[in-house]
Amino acid sequence: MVKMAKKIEGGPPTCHHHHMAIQEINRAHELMSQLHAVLLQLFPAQVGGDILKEILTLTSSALSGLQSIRCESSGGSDDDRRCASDKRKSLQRSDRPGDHKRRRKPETWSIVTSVPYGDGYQWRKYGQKMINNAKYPRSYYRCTYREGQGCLAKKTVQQEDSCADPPSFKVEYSIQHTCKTIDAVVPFVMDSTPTEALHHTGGFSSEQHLSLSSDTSGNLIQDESLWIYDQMQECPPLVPELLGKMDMASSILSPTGPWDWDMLMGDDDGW
DNA sequence: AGTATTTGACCACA
DNA sequence: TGTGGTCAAATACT
Repeated sequence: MVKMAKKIEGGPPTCHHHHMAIQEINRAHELMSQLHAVLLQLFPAQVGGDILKEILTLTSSALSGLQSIRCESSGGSDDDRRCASDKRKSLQRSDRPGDHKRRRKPETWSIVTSVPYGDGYQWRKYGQKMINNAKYPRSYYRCTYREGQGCLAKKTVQQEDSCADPPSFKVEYSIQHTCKTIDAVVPFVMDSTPTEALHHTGGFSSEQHLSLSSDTSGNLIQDESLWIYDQMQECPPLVPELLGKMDMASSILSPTGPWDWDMLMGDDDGW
């Protein structure tokens, strides 16, 4: 935590440092989530829950702050170059007179995560496409409340080519949510799988990964995302069908869906 | 029946 | 002309 504060206050961060800071906070968040899971198992009653909750909130907040910082560096690492390239592309495409509205590239921000689903919003998939030089297809999502609330938020999810264990996905968001469907959700991890990363992106989105999920009537089921995780252990990892499963899990986990925190956490706040 | 996903076609851009 | 993003009809799911 101290380390992360230093990273933030140390002048304009390079993309590399920026990325590293986010990763480290993610790791811290992940470990705390695991600790919370362990505590829940050992002491179903509330033990240190408030403290953990506060820590998780703080890390989420720190991530939000980091994500809101634009990468400015053109340094030497791949990440640096990628950030610089993205920015260049963004500048080239923006403010082009006569550019079709539909093609105008809005500001985007991206994360790399092993859990591309369940970021606290409800998404509807509207397309999938094979991308050049990529092993896996890119999926296109827009906010479910596009019609109802005119929310234009979008994201794309693409599994990275590397045979990581579990696989990592690049999730690129564009256009902030304007829908009013959730408040900030403090995400946490219920199982002890080591690879869930949490990224707050710009302070309005969060990754969630829960081994517990629920069916459409709100009953908790426990094996779906575990099954997904099991599938993720294999390489080559995810087929589109599996991504579909993960999308389903995302919907299930959505705060606007049947998810019932009270049921999960008990009668009191459960932390 | 209503809703979500899939997938081929279309469009804009480089 | 190739590529990436989106549309929309068909299909699957609940």
